[in-house]
Amino acid sequence: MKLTEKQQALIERIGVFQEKTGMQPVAGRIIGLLYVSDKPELTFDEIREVLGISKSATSNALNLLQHLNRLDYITFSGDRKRYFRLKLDRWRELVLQEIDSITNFSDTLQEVVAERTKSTPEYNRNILDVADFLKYLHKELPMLLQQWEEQRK
Amino acid sequence: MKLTEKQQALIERIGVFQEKTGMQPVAGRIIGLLYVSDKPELTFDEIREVLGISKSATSNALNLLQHLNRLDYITFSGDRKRYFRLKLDRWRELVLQEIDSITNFSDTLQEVVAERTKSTPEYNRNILDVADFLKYLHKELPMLLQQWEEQRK
DNA sequence: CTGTTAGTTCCTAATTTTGAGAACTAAATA
DNA sequence: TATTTAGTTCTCAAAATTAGGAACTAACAG
Repeated sequence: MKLTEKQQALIERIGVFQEKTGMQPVAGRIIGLLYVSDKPELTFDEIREVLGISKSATSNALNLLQHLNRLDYITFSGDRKRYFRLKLDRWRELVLQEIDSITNFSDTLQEVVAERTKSTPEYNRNILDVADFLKYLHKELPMLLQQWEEQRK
Repeated sequence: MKLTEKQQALIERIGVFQEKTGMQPVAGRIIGLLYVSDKPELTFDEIREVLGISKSATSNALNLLQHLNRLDYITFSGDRKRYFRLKLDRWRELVLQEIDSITNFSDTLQEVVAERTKSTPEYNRNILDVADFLKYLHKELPMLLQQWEEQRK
């Protein structure tokens, strides 16, 4: 499999974006590759070769991405290879999952305020506002998703 | 300034959370400290001492946080010290800023689809859906903030 | 039962990140 | 002018992350 300059550049950009959100470099590039590649399902060796990385790096990154719910693979009988693909059809779940983890922070903030001196009411109010908005976001996001589904038509 | 066990634990939790979003460890702990500390404004040396970190680490982290729009300082005439504080009253801007950067990814995804083969329409549709939802989120978030302001009362 | 293939694991080296310490600067004070 | 203070910058070492290579495993193929 060969990639155009443009495709390689896009993979790099996606990779760097993913890195900034805390993803390991190789894992970020694998995500980029699967976005860009004409075949949306690639084998272990195709990924390894086209990105020029070792088997261990490939194996570790693929397993990480599966744990993070970003990847999947399909198989075909009579073919021992796994065909890895992004779980793109399930991106809605991923969005909700992402908000969940942000919302956990909200609980910590409430604990913080419970622990804080009462002599800084304005400051405490600001913290509670952040916490409350995160909870609101968490509650409203599914509805926003629904609204989006409708206006999309 | 002395911290209780509970306060220290909260600082650590906030620090770790921040680290997971890509923040440097010391910077994450400074954020934690400023959330938890009874005094919401702390001097360079108070921060350095209570976290047990070096001047260079303190200086670098404080500057980083200011660039990221998370921190601020106030001064008092006749006192050369800076009093650092979280820009908590401006958290709304930070939320919008955060979404901006996610939305940039949306543009990349549209470029990806422009570059992709037309022979995988379902896959391409999924990518465009993600891109479009990110744009929708970007557009709707200010309104969501407004709605939250109202129902908060 | 031997060989091959697909992928994993272990060990290690290279790279990157992080933060300490000391030297430094600029402003205020004595 | 000399000194102190508040914070910065530079250099370097420790620690963590990342990824390569080789040995390994499990499943199937001949």
